[in-house]
Amino acid sequence: MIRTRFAPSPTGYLHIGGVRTALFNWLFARKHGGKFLLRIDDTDAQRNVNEALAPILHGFRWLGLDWDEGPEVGGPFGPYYQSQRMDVYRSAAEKLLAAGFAYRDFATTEEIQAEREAAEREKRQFTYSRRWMAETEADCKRFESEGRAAVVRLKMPREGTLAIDDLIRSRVDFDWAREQDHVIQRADGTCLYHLASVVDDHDFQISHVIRAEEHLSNTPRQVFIAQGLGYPLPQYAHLPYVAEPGSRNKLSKRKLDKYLKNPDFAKLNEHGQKIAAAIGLAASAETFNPVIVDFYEQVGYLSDAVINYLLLLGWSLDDKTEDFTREEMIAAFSLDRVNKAPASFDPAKLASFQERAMQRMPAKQKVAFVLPYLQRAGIVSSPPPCDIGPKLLALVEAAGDRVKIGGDILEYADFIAPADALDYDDKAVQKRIVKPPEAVELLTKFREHLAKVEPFDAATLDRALHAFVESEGIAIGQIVHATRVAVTGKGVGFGLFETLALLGRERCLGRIDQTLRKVRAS
RNA sequence: GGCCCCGUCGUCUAGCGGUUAGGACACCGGCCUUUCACGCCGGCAGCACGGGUUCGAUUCCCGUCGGGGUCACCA
Repeated sequence: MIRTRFAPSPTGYLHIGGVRTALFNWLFARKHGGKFLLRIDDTDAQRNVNEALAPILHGFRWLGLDWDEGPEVGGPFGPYYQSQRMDVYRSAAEKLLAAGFAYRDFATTEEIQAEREAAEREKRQFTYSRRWMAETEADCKRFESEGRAAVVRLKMPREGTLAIDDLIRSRVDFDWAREQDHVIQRADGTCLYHLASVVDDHDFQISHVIRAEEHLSNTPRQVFIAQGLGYPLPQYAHLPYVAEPGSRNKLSKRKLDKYLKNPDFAKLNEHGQKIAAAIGLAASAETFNPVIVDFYEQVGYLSDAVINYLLLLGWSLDDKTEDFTREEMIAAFSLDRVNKAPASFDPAKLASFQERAMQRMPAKQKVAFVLPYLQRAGIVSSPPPCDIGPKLLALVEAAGDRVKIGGDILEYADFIAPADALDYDDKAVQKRIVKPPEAVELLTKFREHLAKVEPFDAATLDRALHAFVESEGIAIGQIVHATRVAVTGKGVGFGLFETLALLGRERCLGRIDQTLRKVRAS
């Protein structure tokens, strides 16, 4: 039975790199009919775990990465919170102690630090002297009488090598002598990550530990723990990490300022911030930025696009396939096609997956997708008025591919809740109405035609305008642009006939009049 | 700095001894068109370097260089 896990620590947000790791775990489990579980690494948690975990679980649900065991869903090996398994780790530490694979250490932090600094000064590798190691009851008594408290350290081998068979990197060798006697249990009795992780992976029967490369150098000590405890080793697969846009550094939330200097990243962020502001989202950079998955959900990315993009960050099927449904990616996924080199996160490529995903979405579905943005921006009431359906459908159809992410609909809110005063693009007004000598006259004439067009729909308007062009003996461009600017204030937008129909006769006439007055006055 | 990992267009990648080094995103042209967007066509652009091995190296080996990860009583 294949069993994989993703082990987030409750930090309050879901990191994009973490999702990629989780995705590969999920895919591997699904592909082999195994189980994917979520384990909460909260050994160090000072905060409210549930509160910090909620956004993470929410992110998983949004992405469609369902877990078979873990928080909220439970499972046969629960609880899946490390903070609730401290006694298990403690007895593992006892076992290690009894077997001589660990020892109680009474050194103070300062003493260890002094040894470390001495080694550094002498330019040699730091290896703990084990001077305060207590292996007998008498030793313990003696140290305790000095007022010292003990932590538990691993008694690492000081010679020999360890070969790790990694599913992605194949064989990796380590010298035991380079390893430190890591602390696995604090003086207060709480246990640390490495011990907890190994014990959990064993107890939860994890068959494949698929995690980011930064854990590769932790693996020897984990192997040591596992072997000391008599556990069979899981298969390891160390994934390349997700790198910063345009660089090879590991993507990190803390370096946001730096990423913002990348034009594509900055553009994505700015776009998102604008939408967030419009829908009244309290968006501090801490909780809302393109490194955090929630950002994409909030601004209207499709989870399929995000997943598809992430899939290809470090994995590929062949030389051409890029679009995968969930079923296809599950069927196609394999660890041996995972790349070794880090892959940098490219917002522009993500955007192209998003565009394609939006293009595949039927208009009716798009209406439902886009509606909440209008509601949150206060443009459409909740519950929505009953005639909103057809109106929105017409808008979505007219907008076509211009709505690339959900929040983009707000750009066109004017068609749903028209503003009283037009926001004019003065350059467009100059170019299309003021400058062409005949524009005002033509616009005035065409306005009278518009007043009579019946019905006021796109097809009829199309015919009416062409008839007008013919009777006036003008080029179509002479009236189309002027009209668009007159009714929208802008030089660019939807097809003219859709625009007119969307606005309705009264509004079109009113706006043309308004524009004409403005132009004549100046 | 020690240890470990990695190195094909700007970016994501295909390639597993013989290819005009392929695709995608981005970018640049053009077409379509009432603008924008879409779409279509075309273009630019890469094997880090040096030694081997071999009839032949992007591909295998070694070295150099470069990039990165990691060195906690964090996870």
